[in-house]
Amino acid sequence: MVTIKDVAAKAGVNPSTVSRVLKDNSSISQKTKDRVRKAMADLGYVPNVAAQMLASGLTYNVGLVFPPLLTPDRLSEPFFMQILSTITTEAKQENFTVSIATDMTVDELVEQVKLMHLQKRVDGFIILYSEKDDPVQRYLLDNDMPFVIVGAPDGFENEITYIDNDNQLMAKSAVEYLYEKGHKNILFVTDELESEISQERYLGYMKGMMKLKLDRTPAMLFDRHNPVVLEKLIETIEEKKATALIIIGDTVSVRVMQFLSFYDLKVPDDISLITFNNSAFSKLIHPYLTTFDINVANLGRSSLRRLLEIIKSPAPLPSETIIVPFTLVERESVRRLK
Amino acid sequence: MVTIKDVAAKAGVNPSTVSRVLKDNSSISQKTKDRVRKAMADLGYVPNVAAQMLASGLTYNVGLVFPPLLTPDRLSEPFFMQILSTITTEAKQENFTVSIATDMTVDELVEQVKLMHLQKRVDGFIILYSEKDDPVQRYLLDNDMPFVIVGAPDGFENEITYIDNDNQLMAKSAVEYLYEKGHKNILFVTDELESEISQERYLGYMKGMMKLKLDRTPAMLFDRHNPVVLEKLIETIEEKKATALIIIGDTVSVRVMQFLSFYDLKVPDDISLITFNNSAFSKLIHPYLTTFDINVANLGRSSLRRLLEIIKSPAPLPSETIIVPFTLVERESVRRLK
DNA sequence: CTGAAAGCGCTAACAC
DNA sequence: GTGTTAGCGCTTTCAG
Repeated sequence: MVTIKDVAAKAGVNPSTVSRVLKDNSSISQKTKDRVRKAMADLGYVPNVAAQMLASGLTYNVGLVFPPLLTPDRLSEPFFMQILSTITTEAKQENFTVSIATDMTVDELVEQVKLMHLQKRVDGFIILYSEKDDPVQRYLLDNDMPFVIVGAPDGFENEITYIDNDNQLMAKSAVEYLYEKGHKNILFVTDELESEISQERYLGYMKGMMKLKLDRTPAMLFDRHNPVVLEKLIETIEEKKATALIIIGDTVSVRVMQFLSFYDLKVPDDISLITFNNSAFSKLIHPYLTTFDINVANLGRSSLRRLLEIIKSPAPLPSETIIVPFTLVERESVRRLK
Repeated sequence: MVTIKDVAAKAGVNPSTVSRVLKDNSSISQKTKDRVRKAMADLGYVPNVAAQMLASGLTYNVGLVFPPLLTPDRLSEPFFMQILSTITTEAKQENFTVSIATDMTVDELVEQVKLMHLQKRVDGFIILYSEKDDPVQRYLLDNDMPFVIVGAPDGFENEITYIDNDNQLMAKSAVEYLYEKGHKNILFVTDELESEISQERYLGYMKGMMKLKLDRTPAMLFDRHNPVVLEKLIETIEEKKATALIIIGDTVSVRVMQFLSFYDLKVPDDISLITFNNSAFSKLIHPYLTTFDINVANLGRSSLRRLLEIIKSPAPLPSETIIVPFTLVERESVRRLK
C-alpha cells in the first residue's frame, strides 16, 4: 500500500506537506503542489480514510435515515430510491459516502443512529421523514449532531433545517389549474389526514378555493378497506356534482381511478384527476396522470449540500427551511370543460 | 470521549486486555472479562471504528451496489428498497453497517466501487444486478475483493457466489399450477428477452409445458410503445385460444391487464394471469395478482451472511450458488376452468 | 493469562 | 512556505 510517506519521499518533501496538498491548503506553493500531485498520480496514491478519520475526527460519510417500516408499503413509493440515488451521486461529487439506517420501528432506528454516531461513523444525517416528537431528531439535537430533514416541518422549526416543497402552494396551484380548465366543483381526496403533507395540501386546496370563491368541501378520505368511507366518497361526488378531484398522490390516484370505474365514472371523461409526486405510478396505466413533479433530484441535492455546509461550518449555522420548486406535468387525467 | 484506556484504568488492567475482551478472546479469564465489561458499561464505552479500522485493516462496513440507472424506472421496483432494508437490518445484527453505490452508468458505478475499495471503506460488496462482462465484477475479481451477487448467474459461475431464486423451477411451477386449475393453452409474456431472469423463466415455462405435453408458444413480447408487438400479442391469444398468461413480473402484469381490458378481455373471467415478485404492485388494483413471492428477506439475509463468511474466512472460500425458496401467493387473477 | 510497546496512516499545532 | 513532532484510539506481536 502506498502511503503519504512514499509520496513525500518521491516528491522530496515532508509528509505534512503532502497532507496539506491533499487539502489544497493555500499556504503551499503551486510548484510543490504540482510536484506532489504528480508523485501521487505516479504512485497511484489513495488516502486511507481510516487514518484520516482517526487523525481529523471527520468521516466524510453521511447517514441517511429512512422512515420506520411499520407500513412496509410506504417504501414501495419510488420517492425513496430516487432520493437515495440522487443523494449518493451528489455525495460522491463532494467525496462523501452514504450509509443507511432503516428498520421496523423508531426505537430500533434510534439505536442504529446512536451507534453510527457513537462509533463516529458519520459526520451528520439526512432524515427522510418527519414526525412529531421523533426520538431520532431528539437524540441528534441533544448530541449536537448536524442533520437536516427532507419533508414538512413538524415542530422544532427554529432549531432544525428542513428541505421541502411548498405543499400549500402546490395544492393551490392545482385548484387554479383546474379552474382554468373550467372546473368549479372540486374535491380534495387523501388516504390519511394526520401527516403534515396531507394537511398542508388540504390547506392549499382550501386557500385556492376560497380565493376563487368556490364551494369548499372537507377533505374526503379514501380507504380501500373501509366501505362506509368509500360510499361516502361516491355520495359526495354526486351530491356536489364534482367534476375534478385533487388527490394526495400517484399511488392513491391509481386506486381511486379503479374505484371510480366500478361506478362507471371514467377519467377524464366523467371526472378529472390531478395529483402529486410524478412517480412511476403516474405512467403505469392509462389515463396517465396529470401530476405535480416535486423535483426529487433537487430535494436530494439541496439536502446534502446544506448538510455539508452545516458540517463544515465551525460555528453552528442558523436553521432554515429550504423550499424546492415544483412543476406541473400535464398528461391525460384532466380534461377541459366547456 | 471514553477510550479503551479509561476502561483499562477503571478495571485495573492493560489496554490490550480491554481490546481482547472486545474481541471475546478466549485467553482472557472469565473473571477479568466480567470486570472489564462492567467497566465498559459503567463508562458507556463505545469503540471508535476509525481507530479499529486503522489498526486492524477491517472496516465492518459492506458496500451495496445498485444497478446502473439507465432505466430509472427500474429502481421503482419495490424490490430494491426491500432488499436494502433487510440487508441493513441484518447487518446491524452482525455489527456491520452498509454503504451505497448507485449511479447512472456502469462506468460511474465502477468509479464509486473503486473509490470505496481503495479508500478501504468496505470489507466487501453485495451486487444487486448481474450483467455479462460487468466492469464492477471484473474490478472486484481482479482486486481480490470479497463480493456476492444477488441475481441470476451470468458467466463466472465458478468464481463468484450467487444468491438467487430458482427461476426455472418457479416458472415450471406456474405452468403446473395453471394446469391443475384446468388451463392448457398457456402463453409466456415478458417485456424483454435479454435478461437472465427472463430467459430462465421462459425456459421453465417450456420445460413445464413439455412435461405436460402441452402446446408451447415462443415467448411473447409486451412493449407498450410498440403497436405491432401489441397487435401480435392479441392475435396470438386469439389464435391459440389462450386461457392463461404467465407474465414476467407484477409491474408488467398491471399494464397487461389494462391492455387486455381495451380488447374486452377481463381478468380472470376471460383470461387468467399468474406472475412473479409479489411486490406492492400485485395489490394495487383489482383483481389482485396471483404471484410468486421471491422471498426478498431471505435473499437479503443469505447474501449478507454469505458475504460475511467470505470476509471472515482466512482462506478464499469456494464460490457457490445459493438458492432461496419461493412461495405462491394465490389471489384473484387465476380462475379454475371447468 | 496478562502486560509492554510498537505501530496503523494521517493531521495539526508549533517551529523556523 | 515547509519541516518537526506529537498524537488520534486501537490491535497485535512478543515477553513473561
